Amino acid sequence: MILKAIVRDYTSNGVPVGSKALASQLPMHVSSATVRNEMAALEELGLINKTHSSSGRVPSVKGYRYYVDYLVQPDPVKSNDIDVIKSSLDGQFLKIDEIIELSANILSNLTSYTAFTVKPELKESRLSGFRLVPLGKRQVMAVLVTDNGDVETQTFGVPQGVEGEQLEAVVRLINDQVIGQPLATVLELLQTSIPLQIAHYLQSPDGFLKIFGDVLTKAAQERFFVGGRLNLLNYSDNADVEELKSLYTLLDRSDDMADVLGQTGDAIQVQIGSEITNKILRDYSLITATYSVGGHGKGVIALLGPTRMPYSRMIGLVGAFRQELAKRLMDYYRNFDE
Amino acid sequence: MILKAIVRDYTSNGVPVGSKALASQLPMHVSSATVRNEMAALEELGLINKTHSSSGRVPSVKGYRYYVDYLVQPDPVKSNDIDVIKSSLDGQFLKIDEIIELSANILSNLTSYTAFTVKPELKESRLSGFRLVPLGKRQVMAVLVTDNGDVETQTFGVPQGVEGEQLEAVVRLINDQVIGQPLATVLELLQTSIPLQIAHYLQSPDGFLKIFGDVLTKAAQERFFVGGRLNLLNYSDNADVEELKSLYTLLDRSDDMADVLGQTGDAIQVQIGSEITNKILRDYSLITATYSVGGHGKGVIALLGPTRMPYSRMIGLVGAFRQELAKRLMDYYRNFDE
DNA sequence: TTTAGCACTCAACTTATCCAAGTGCTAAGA
DNA sequence: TCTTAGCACTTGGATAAGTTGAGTGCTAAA
Repeated sequence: MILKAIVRDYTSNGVPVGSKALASQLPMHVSSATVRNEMAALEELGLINKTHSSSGRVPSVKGYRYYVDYLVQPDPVKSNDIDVIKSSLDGQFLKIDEIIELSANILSNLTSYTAFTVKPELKESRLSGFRLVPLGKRQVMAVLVTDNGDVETQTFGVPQGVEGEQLEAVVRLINDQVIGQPLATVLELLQTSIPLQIAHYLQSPDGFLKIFGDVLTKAAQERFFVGGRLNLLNYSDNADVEELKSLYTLLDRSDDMADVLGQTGDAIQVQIGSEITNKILRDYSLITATYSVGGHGKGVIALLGPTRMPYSRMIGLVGAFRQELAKRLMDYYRNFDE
Repeated sequence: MILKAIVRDYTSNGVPVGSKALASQLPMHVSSATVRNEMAALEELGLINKTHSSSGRVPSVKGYRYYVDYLVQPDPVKSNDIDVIKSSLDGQFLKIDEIIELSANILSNLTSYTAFTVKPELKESRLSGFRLVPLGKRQVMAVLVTDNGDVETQTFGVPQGVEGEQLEAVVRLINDQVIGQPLATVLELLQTSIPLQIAHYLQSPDGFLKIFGDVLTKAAQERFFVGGRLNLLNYSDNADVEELKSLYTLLDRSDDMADVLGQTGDAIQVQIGSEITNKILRDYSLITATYSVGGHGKGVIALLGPTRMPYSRMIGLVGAFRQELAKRLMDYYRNFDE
């Protein structure tokens, strides 16, 4: 298929591909004139474009789309790459956040693009403990633990006039009421019943509620990691400074990125150029995939690169990576549950 | 003085300055020919350069040096800027790390350059508490508190066969031995006497020592913050991608940056272009200053920008900022000590 | 010591020219 | 009907040549 050859050539060379060069690359023997005719047809269909009236052809978004949907087959991952993944991921005994952060880095190194990893959904995880640890004179640390081992802390000063016993009582109350509940539920309760009950023990419960709410929100937040930010400088060749800035700003806004990465089904999904809803990314492509960790929810891994990325290799890599990551995390949790 | 006028003109316009334009700007009435003669003299001294044989003049590093050392006087800070500083810095009750991080951001916003803040030296702070907080089945959080209110935590899994009482005993031991000692001393003890003593209580003390060491190191580490990373893209006009990458990499390597920022005396110090020891920064200028927080040590603030930055304004700003920051932190600690 | 005048230099911009790669189209061949 | 050789045409990009303007150094007069 001609389109396939065009995409492959263009993604690997980055130069508009002409009929003559293409003819020599095709498996069967055809003349450049034949290729030209075919190309004219593909252009008619809107699958390829010319950059100017006498230039070679470049795949359009629609062309990439067709290629990705019907033509591409994932490259088998090079055994070398597999080694890199495996060896980077084991070694020291890592905590879950570290595994996930590390994953973003490995994936970005392997691809020279920018990689994202999102931790398995935490909204579904349950509160398994909340306590206050006195640190000094009037300083206290709030510690929240979830049932999949996440720990969130925050220190704060205790205002004059609040006694240790009062706080103790409140913590006991909280634990009695909400241990074992999903974080989302607890967040709701925090708006409704909890304040009333606390009012029995504390004169001004606002401060305490804020702390508890803060820690809870932090724990419930989807945490996502970015690897290979700097690679952006390589593959966004002709972006001006302002564009780059808004791109980088976007990468740091976790809620916006959640939107971008959120619409992911179970299969590996490829969004190309203008297909991406976020305008800032309209010149790039995004490969997203979920990985599921048994009963512990699903996370997302994603890869951002230029529209002219070698899709076959990238899709292969993302596929292999999500498997490996899922496996590691399953192991991790198995270990932890036991 | 002509040099002063040249520097001022060049830093504000970025274009080599010619004799005619300069003559019209000077306070006294002189002809361009006179200015040309003066310029030739300055060039003889190596204070200014031509970019090509018939271009206007540009200050050399030596020229900037002279300007900064003898000619510049700090601009009084615009009342507007002062407002920005003050209003950004108060508001919510912030923790010390947040104040310092925020400072880097404010300073970078104000200047459109890249700002650094280093927390007052922690090596001198003392250990005021270490404890282990059980979180779940076999998960424990190590908490370390210093006498100026810093808290450092780390969670870890307890291996099978180690009992709670044993750990309790060890923690009690640690607290008896090292509470009140400077962190640096504790780090030394960790190499010498502590392991022997712990051996009484734990069969394999290595794991525990590692945890304690980790937390301790984290707490003793100079923490520094960077604000306005992205501004780098604006003012490093003609740097290629590779240079930018190594710059950004440098910004994230806290030990390298410690070197760069470390050699700072009490006065506001300006390092220009090739004067900076780190090669990567040879096309930039760095303004550094310490701020001292009474008995709580000294921190550093710094500003990285192009060699052709408007030094008078920047020096003024850094000066004002360090005062304000010192004041805030004094307040903070006063509050905390009480 | 300052300044007017003048010849000279050079980067940056504009035009002109050429070239290679590529296209569309036509007409002949399988 | 599909393929292909041939050919005129288009176009971006690279190179060369001309133009301009800001700026310089130097000389000689005030």
